[in-house]
Amino acid sequence: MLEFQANVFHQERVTLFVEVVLPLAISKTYTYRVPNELAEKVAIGKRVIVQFGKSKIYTAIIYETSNKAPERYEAKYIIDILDDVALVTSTQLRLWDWVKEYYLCQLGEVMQAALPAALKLASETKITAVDDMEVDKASLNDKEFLIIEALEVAGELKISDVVKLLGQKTIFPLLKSLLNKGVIKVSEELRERYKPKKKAFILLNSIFKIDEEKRLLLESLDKAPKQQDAVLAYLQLSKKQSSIAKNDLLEASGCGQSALKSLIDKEIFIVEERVVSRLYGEEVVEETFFTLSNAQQDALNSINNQFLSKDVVLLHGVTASGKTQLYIRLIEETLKKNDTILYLLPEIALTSQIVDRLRLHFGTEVGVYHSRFNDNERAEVWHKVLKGEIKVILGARSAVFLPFNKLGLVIVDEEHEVSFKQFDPAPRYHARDTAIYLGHLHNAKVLLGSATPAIETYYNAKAGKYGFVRLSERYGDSVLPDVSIVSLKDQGKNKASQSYFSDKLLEEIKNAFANKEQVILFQNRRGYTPMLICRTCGYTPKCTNCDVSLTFHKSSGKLHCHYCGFKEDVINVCPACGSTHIENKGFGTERIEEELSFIIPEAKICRLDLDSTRGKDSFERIIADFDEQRFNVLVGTQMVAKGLDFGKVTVIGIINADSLINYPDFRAFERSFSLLSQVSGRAGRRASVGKVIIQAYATQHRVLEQVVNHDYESMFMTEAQERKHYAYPPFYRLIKIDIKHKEQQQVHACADRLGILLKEAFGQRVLGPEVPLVSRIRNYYINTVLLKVERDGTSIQKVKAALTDILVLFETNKLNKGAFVQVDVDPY
DNA sequence: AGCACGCCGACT
DNA sequence: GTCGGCGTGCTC
Repeated sequence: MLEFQANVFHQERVTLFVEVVLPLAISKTYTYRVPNELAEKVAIGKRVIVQFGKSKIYTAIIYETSNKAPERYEAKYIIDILDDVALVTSTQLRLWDWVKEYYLCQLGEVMQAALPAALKLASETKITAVDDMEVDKASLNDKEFLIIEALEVAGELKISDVVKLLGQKTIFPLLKSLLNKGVIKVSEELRERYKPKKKAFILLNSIFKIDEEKRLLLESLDKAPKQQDAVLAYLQLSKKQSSIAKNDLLEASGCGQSALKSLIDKEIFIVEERVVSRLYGEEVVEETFFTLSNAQQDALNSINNQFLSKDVVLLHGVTASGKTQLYIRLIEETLKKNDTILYLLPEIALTSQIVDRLRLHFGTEVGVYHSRFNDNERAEVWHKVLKGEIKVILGARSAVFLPFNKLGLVIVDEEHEVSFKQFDPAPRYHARDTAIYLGHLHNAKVLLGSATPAIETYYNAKAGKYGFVRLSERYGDSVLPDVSIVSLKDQGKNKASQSYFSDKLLEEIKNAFANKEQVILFQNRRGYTPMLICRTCGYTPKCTNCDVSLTFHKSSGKLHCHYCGFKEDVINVCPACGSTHIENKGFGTERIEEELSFIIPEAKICRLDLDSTRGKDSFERIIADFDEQRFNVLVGTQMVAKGLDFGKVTVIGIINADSLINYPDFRAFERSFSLLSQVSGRAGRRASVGKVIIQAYATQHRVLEQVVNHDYESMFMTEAQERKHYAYPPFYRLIKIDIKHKEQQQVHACADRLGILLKEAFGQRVLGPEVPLVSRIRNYYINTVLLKVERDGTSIQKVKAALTDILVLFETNKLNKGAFVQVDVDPY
């Protein structure tokens, strides 16, 4: 009977509920009730505003809808629906799900990574004074009085303002008391952070249409020469362009704001605020044409052929083989089908060089998306991709999360690049692998390109999982550089002061300099010296927050921690023993730069590393300056290796290859080979033969030999053998689990407890826990457990599910309080 | 991620 | 004795 009544009631008006994703690291979605007046607007993928917890307001994404009210609690109402059209497509939500499952993270974390910040609303608690202030001010204490006074002046205050005003952190009880006394109101104010960019344009009043009228106007301004100039400049400019920006006019006329203002006041000029795109500086340049070489044409045909049977194809093309031209052809073909193209590049390779090249061919259909863009620009690209206004997206890692409609082709260039893997924060996703899944969701083809493919990728291609195309010929006349190894052992013994440059390298640098050719020097360490050491007692300055020695940066005169950013004044006297014998141990890019400037004082040297590229456009500027030959030598970290195309570089020097090879990681050899090959590939890209000098102590090392012979295949074979033997990818999957704690004792205890749980479930697959190379970062002690999961038989899904359960178990154990765990699937 | 509720030390 | 510090737990 009761049930029957309930049914009738529901038939009359079905209350709608929505499951929403909140941008927080929470494992659940949350259920909200939809007010009837908003029911019509509900759709999956739209943004809603919801209150979560006592006072916080968030932008959430509708993940699911339902008609059933939750049983255990009363759902809150959603406050509003922000979008008329879904901002996130259902395909994207499926991708989010996959990322969450595969990389063992929370949906909210994926949402955070995927949505540009400008599309999330920021909630800011504000307090305002109650209008009818008939408050008995005597009832207020000093602090309360201070707040009220400030409110009378400012009108409204943010929580942070009040904190500043009173100089204390805990202000909530105070605000509560004021609220109770009825003196203030608290409101959550939301603001949309995305603001279209506006620019002021100047128009001549339409009453001055014909030449005669314009002439009279100019005459009338005889007594105001500046204004006359402005009008003249306007008339000049209007011959060439249809619209004239205020700033352009100011510049062209040479007159000031005041002259312009008078003209505007007189209504001779009219100002118009227009919304302009942030994305395109200028109009498009005309198209250029090129023809593919025979080798390129063969490769292109082969790629298209393989795409008939395979979804993913690896293009293994040596450096400077003209892969980009192939990409351009493939993009053209895909555009003809009216499909969208995603072109992924490592952040660092996304220079204006490559952007310009694509713009040249595809004009305004090209959108660029990477972290050097500000939020508003990213939001703009998002909207344009959603509406299908951009057909070619050139982007870094996070571009895989854009709202593609009809994706036809994904290109992952420099596929082996480590930076495609996000490390911190979660989701710790690999853009290449995510792109492959994205391609799968869209039935799109995926092309992976590299001169030195990742072992995993090459293995997959060899195993027939991916298609495989090789392009082994360099484009045009350029030939592979001549690589030679120089021993550092014989160097410096007979010299008073040890130099970082072997005689051979110095000779080549000097030759290049004399011939007006350029040189790139590679040293994988920034700063001046990575370590100071007291010759008397062996003391080494260390970071107070991390377990690493501090690097001396001469440019700042300080010791830096490269893990947490800690800085300290450089020491001249040992704080441990008082000795003044402080030795600089090792050398970074700064020191190489300085040393070389002593040897060849007339050479102009620039440096490209994290430190020299801090400023907004400094990266682009250094690249451009070097390209335009304002410098002879470029000294840099691995930044110099990435896809930069300099015509005049003939000599490349690797200052010390041992530091790469000896890095304690199972990928060290693979990475060394890639890096050394990539850096070498910068030499002699146009016509002339480049020379590459690799300096090392372990000159006999097989990796160096493979680099000299440009023998990727051999590197792959030896590496694959090792990996198989020691149970590493591609034969096994890795899951790295970090346990962190502020107390050293605790981290071990907690890690041991987790280790036991894991071993119970996974037995031999568990390695550790062990203390990593850097045992403490930002005051957290770290222990690491590695999970090796075989690729056959046991499904990785089962392992991940079991792991998730174990982590819940671990976290709910009171003994493990204060510890937190980070999971990294497929660590890099 | 916040923010509230709950338990211990520095003060009136 | 209280005020106020921060340490865990929940948020639809």
